[in-house]
Amino acid sequence: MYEKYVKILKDHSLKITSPRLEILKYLDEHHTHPNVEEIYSTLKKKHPSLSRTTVYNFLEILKNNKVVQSLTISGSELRYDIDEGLHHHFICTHCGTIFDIAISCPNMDRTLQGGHRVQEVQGYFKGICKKCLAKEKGRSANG
Amino acid sequence: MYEKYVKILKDHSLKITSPRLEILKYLDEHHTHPNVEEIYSTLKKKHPSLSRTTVYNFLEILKNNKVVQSLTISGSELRYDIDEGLHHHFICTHCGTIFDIAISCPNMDRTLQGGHRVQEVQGYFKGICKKCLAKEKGRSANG
DNA sequence: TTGTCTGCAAACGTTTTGCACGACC
DNA sequence: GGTCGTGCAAAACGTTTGCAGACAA
Repeated sequence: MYEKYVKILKDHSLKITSPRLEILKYLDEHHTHPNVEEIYSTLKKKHPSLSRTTVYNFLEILKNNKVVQSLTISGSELRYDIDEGLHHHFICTHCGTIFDIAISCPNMDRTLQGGHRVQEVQGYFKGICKKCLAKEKGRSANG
Repeated sequence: MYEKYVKILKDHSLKITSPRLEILKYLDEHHTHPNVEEIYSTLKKKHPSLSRTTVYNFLEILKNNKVVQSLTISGSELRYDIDEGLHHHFICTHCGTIFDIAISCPNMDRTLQGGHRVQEVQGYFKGICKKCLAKEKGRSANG
């Protein structure tokens, strides 16, 4: 059941501990760009000894190992995402959901921009998502 | 001297007060993506009665009126920028400077992405800036 | 056994809130 | 006189730090 996560840890020469396996499992099963609080409070129910510090520490380690990316798209807190290569993010200002956006933009992929060496690219889109658009339409048609 | 800033306030039906004029002047004269603390501590010297709350409040108002944009590119705090249309941002991970990046990306300008209605786009680039690259080259050549 | 991970509590930096005072229409 | 802006202090929020004990290798 946890072999997959054990493998990720081994592949990066990281120690195998139970909180780490749980956090990896959570990230793997919830591609919803969770923040620390969401991960912590969900796992805390099953594993009452878990601490926020551990979540923070381990996410930082995962980031350094390019297993996850971090996002600052919504408000003040960091959100995390299993790293699946270059993609951008859309946040709905109505419902708060964050969607992945797969677009290629030749100008954005360049490793030089204005003479600066680019190592990381993030595109953030904000607006109203498909679902909320549909709901809005429904409301204005009915009322 | 302040006519320009009086005009901005009038154009948006905002009350004209001295802290507001000072904050607008600061933003106009410092296109360095300042955070609240930078604006506050600089203006505080000349206007000791100024409070952080006023800076926060007024920046929020300016944001709602599309006079400034906010950025979350560097660390935890918000940075502000006179709104000059669509452009992206590059932050140097060495020296922390934030540069404007003017690129056009046809795929990013679309107002629909995956069925979602896009109202705002921000591109964040991270890496090493021109200046730091030059310094690095200098060091490795000399040492 | 050694070094690292964990978990708690306290500290930290940024932002928000509650409230009283004052300026302006 | 009522509305709105200001400024102070306190609170809230997300995150980081210091440390003692527990655990993986």
